[in-house]
Amino acid sequence: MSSSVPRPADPATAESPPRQAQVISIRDLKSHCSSCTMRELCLPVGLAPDDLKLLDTVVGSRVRLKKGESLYRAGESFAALYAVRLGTLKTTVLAEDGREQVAGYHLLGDIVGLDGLGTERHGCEVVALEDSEVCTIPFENLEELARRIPPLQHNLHQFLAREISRDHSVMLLLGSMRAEERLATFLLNLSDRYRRRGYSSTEFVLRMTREEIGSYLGLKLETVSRLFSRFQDEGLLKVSGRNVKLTDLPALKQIVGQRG
Amino acid sequence: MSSSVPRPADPATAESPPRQAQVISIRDLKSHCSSCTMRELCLPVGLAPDDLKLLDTVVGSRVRLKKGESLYRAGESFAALYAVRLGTLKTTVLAEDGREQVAGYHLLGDIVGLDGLGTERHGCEVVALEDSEVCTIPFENLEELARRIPPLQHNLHQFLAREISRDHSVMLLLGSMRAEERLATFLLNLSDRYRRRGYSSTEFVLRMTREEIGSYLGLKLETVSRLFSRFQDEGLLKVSGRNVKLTDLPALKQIVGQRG
DNA sequence: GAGATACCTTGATGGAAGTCAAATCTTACC
DNA sequence: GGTAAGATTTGACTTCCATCAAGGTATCTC
Repeated sequence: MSSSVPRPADPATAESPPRQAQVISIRDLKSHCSSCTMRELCLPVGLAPDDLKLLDTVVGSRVRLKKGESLYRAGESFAALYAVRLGTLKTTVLAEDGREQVAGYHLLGDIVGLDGLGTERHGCEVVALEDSEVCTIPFENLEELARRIPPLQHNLHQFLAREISRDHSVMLLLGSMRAEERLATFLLNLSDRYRRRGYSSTEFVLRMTREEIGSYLGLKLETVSRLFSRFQDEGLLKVSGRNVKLTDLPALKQIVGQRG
Repeated sequence: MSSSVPRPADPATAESPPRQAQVISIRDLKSHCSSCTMRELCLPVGLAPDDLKLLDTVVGSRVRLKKGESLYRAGESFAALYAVRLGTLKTTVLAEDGREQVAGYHLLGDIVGLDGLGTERHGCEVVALEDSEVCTIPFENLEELARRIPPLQHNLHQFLAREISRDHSVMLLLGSMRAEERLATFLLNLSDRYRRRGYSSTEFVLRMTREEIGSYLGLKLETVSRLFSRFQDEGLLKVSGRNVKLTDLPALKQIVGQRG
């Protein structure tokens, strides 16, 4: 157990490579929901054009993260939500006793940063799994705007509630599924999310390690690795390192729905 | 095992026992947050007296539930949140394949009904574990009021976010704890919640079966039963059916924090 | 209050996933 | 581009919890 924590420390030789979240404050780079290709997957869903423009005024600077960098850490004070514009991130929950677990993976269009709203202080850490970029949405501004735009208010509430439903699904997975069902569910979930973003639903690159997958699924990395091998032997998929090709979606679905 | 259980059981012989939620619409029985003893644990926390009065106008009828009755079922359309005024309830998540799992237990002051907000349709079932009573809070009214009372809006958001944090803790429990740690965590959590409500933190009656506890903790009922016996043998608690007396809180806490 | 039903306890046994270990492959970094 | 660190695979063995089973206790119903 060396450092499982991605230390912000790195040599920093010639030019200063950012080891901390780099804020882009140049006006030209300011995010605009009204022109964002992700708006149909993000908070603005279904908003009227005029309301969208108002939302533009609320969304703050973009933040770039290099692979391994954290957007925020446990203990930091909560101030904003973040919409993923590019890349992949993970949320890690940290218990007092040092135990930690991946609580979720975030693709573009997803919103992160909710943990912390409850206590004004983040209880999780969010880390980029590849070079990523997020839009900052200062929460006070969002609340203020939500008071003026009922549909936005409702979107926000629905978003929070869907997060809860999603967590319930994970609890069901962790509490009642066998290892193979868990991994199949995980892969099908990723598949579906890529599909809805216009990417291939059958061929993609895993941005997380076997250990991170295991952490999310309540399994050990060896178990995850063995399952990938077994699924491949059974013709369900082809795997080569982080590259995955799902070759039999129906069979994967059948694994999930096996026992009631 | 003498039954010293103070059953809430009341005969209810003569009048027809309702098996569906009974709505009390008599005006005199209307709930009033401003005079409710639970307001410091519930949504109104910290609201100004005038705002509390406004909240009174939003809270609708009370609903009485007999043990075993459901407040709502999966598939029903979502319209309101419910504040527990009396009794204990459980939320059960239902998967498409018939699998189900207890997602939470609710004591007085707790708010239930969030599932369904995301999709406008409930994805869970809420059932009374003993005779209970809840206040109905029509969600549209609450949203409307939240737009006018920023502190209430913020309370609502915090409440939703805390629900998410709570779920993260359960995910951590299900994903990384051993059986004994799970049960100890469960008992300590109950203990703490009773304490904050002014009840004994060391002696209480479990309102759920071993199977329901197991469902919540991702364990089988036999395992839960064996653990109770073992904890008793080890002097951590005394158990007789549903009556529990925690006799060594520090030791229970130590079980939880064992490995990092 | 008797019988039926649901709930709880305890034992014996098996299996799924964890642990430990070592070899191979990949990636990151000077 | 070479080397070190990290990630992945696979095997052998162990452990914890599930499963099956049976008897006991509490609770509900008529």
